[in-house]
Amino acid sequence: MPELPEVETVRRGLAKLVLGRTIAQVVFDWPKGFPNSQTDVNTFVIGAKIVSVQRRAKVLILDLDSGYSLIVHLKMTGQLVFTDSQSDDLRFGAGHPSDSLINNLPDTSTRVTITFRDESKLFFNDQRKFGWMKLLPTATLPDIPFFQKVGPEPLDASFTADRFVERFQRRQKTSIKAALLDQTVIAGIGNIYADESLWAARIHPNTRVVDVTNDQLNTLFSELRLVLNTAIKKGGSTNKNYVNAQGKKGSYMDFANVFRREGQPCLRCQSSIDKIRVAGRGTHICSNCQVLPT
DNA sequence: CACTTGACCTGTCCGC
DNA sequence: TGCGGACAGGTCAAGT
Repeated sequence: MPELPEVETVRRGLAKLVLGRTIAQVVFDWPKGFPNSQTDVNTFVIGAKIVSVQRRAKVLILDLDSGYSLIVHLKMTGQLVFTDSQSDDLRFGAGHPSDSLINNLPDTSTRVTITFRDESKLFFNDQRKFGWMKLLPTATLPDIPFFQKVGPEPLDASFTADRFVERFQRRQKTSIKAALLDQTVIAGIGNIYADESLWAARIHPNTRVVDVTNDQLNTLFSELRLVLNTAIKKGGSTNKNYVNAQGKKGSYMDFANVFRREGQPCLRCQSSIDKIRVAGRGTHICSNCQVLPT
């Protein structure tokens, strides 16, 4: 569920909350989700300071002053949530309804607990255990296969409509939705924003890429950027598990046009939103606005 | 190489 | 109420 806007929201939160903090302790007991050894953690993490918080595609990168980085993929149900005595005050203080905050504490899904020298903590929670955290030398990050293959950032200022169109050249036979979800084509798009941007551009998700016109691709480019930027402003989408670095939900789902709106009226034409299956995923469309080419 | 499908997980929901 | 099965969806491995 965490896609580009959600991961970017977490990144911005962490940049405010953990940048400059020094790590005192790391508790982890989950080799599959954190494969590094206790020795490496002791040597390169304990006593190290977080010097930058970056994002590439849906991956978070916490650079340490030891020359190593913690990289984190939240996959579907991962959370990185920070807590200290101040955020406890925030949690229980007036004007902060508890229902907007679903988790910033350790629970049964907590996989890694990082404690800083000032006793504040960062929890990596992941109910479904698809996510992971890895410790790697910062200099080797560009060699990771995922970073080698992943496509351009859709919100980069240098990313143009022409470049967007060009990225689809080698995915002609597959559906436009499968191509949008392919991280080697464009970085950071997942199921929610694929459906939302295709609705906005009035393209049926099952349209083969070769049958999508250049005009449509240009529209898709601008609508996709609009959708992603709007979602970041709303703090991302909380479908179920997602929360930001302070444990709070995002509100973009309140503004979604098709995602999880099956049976409700299309906000453009009032037709009922349908849920179909495309590229193996639940897909939401307005069958009236989004029509397959004949 | 292009493309599709299944596996990885656990919690939830639906129908019997 | 209990229980089996479908579903949720990001990415990679294995398949066609």
